[in-house]
Amino acid sequence: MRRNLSETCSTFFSTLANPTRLSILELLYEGPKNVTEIAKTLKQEQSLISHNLRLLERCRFVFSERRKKERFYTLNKETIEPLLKIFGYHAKKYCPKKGKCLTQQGLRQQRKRTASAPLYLARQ
Amino acid sequence: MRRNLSETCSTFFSTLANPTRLSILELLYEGPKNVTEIAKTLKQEQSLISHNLRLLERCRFVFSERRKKERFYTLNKETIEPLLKIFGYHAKKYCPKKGKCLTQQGLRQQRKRTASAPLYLARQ
DNA sequence: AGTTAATATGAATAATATTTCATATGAATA
DNA sequence: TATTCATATGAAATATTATTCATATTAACT
Repeated sequence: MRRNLSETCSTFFSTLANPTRLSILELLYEGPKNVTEIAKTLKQEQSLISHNLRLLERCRFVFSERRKKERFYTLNKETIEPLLKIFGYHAKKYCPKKGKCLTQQGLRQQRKRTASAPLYLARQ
Repeated sequence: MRRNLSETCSTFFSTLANPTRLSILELLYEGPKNVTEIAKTLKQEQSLISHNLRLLERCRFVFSERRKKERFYTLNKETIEPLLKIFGYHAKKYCPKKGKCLTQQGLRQQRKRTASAPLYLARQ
């Protein structure tokens, strides 16, 4: 299979494809936090947060540094901000129902409606 | 857990987090294609391609329409192009080794090197 | 050195996602 | 309407990922 969009790209998106990690990113918008604080705020186990922070850091969605006993994690806003902006724009346009994506049935129905509509082909 | 970045966001990124689907998106850059052609080009089973196209279409990363017996799929460039641009920028900056992400050991070593470097904290 | 607080790690389990295979459905046309 | 080609679907089998739990490591301080 052609795979020019290499494994890296799929790792990049996989790392964002998890509610726990998205919550962490969201929380870090407020500013740098240590592991314990993140765990408390999100009401999750410390080890769960640590495991997930490691994945986020590997992809450089967050940076970290130790200060005494603690380790502080900081959001990589340069990357995360524009990504979420695109998501927001897309969701607003295409996932109108309370942030829910299209269901299988919704998709089928729309296909019927647009059966004789102008070609998407023509748009390109 | 706080989850303002709702399920939708995690679905959005999950759908991109798969090599088969990324290959499909990459191929559709060239222009609209039908299922059989995608399957042949990627040397994968037709049903695998169909299953994955469905996920892509649910998230509106592609659009589709039937023309006679065939169904043509078209890339949603408006969303996919800027997403991949951000990925490219990020990967170039942070994943220098042939597109590979940092390993666990690489991460540990870098932590040591930057132990006394200026605070990430200071950057915000 | 011993103790405590903060974080990290590994291995087992649980939860999800992907792929395959067999078959169904849809559309065109003889 | 029978046949053929194109696509879709469902269920089972695989593979991958997330979470939990127990414990290790690290750093500071007594």
